[in-house]
Amino acid sequence: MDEKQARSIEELQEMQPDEEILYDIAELFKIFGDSTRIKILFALESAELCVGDIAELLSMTQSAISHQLRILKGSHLVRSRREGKTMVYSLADAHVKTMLDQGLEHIEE
Amino acid sequence: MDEKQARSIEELQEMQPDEEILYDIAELFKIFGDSTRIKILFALESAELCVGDIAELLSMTQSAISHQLRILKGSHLVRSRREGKTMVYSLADAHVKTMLDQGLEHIEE
DNA sequence: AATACATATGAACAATGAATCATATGAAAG
DNA sequence: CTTTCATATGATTCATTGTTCATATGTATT
Repeated sequence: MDEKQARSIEELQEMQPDEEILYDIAELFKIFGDSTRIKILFALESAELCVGDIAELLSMTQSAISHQLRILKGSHLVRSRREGKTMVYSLADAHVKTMLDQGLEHIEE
Repeated sequence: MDEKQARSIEELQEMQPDEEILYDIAELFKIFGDSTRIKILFALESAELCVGDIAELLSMTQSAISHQLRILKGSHLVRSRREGKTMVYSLADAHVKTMLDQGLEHIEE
């Protein structure tokens, strides 16, 4: 059932998710589509970290990391909380981990 | 178990997947990170399609679609076979569908 | 072989986006 | 309140990339 069969263009058009949804999905994947952000996310899968530690871990500047964290936070992939002078970042939810693992799985075949 | 705990930078470095793996994961997500490609992949989830039909379905030029199909094929996300004058494209494997659905699921919350 | 149809490809252009640099904001300690 | 430490931000630069246009390749039909 739900076998791929011959269908008209019109039928297909109606089956597709809304333009806006498709756009949002692409936007989501775009966030994951940068190695710096991927590294940050995988790091946060191991531990909560502050900006400076992530920068040291990835051997990158604090500024570069901060810029990327801003993007990740804007996309609700990470959370942050203040702890004294430092900001502690962590993955926003389990879904992010699922996405990362899915990507890893696909690569490792 | 596997609780997030305080860890040294050195420990964290050892826990991370290889640089190359992380890069490849980012590259994979990057492919999904374009709305044209997402639309193509979702279309192919419904049916096998030739280039012209995809172009018509998405109201885009044949050339633009062909360029994107080339990228998708290079990343092994779609397959193609010749059928007379037309080339029929389809999703490469079930994993691609899983990724798409994962993205859709994350968006629809 | 010549034509028509379907797809692929290369060059060019425009837009996007990541890193850098300089600087601003914010919190805590003296 | 001034200094220091941690982070954020704005502007700039440079590279990447998606689309377009023109054209090439490939297949079938007559």
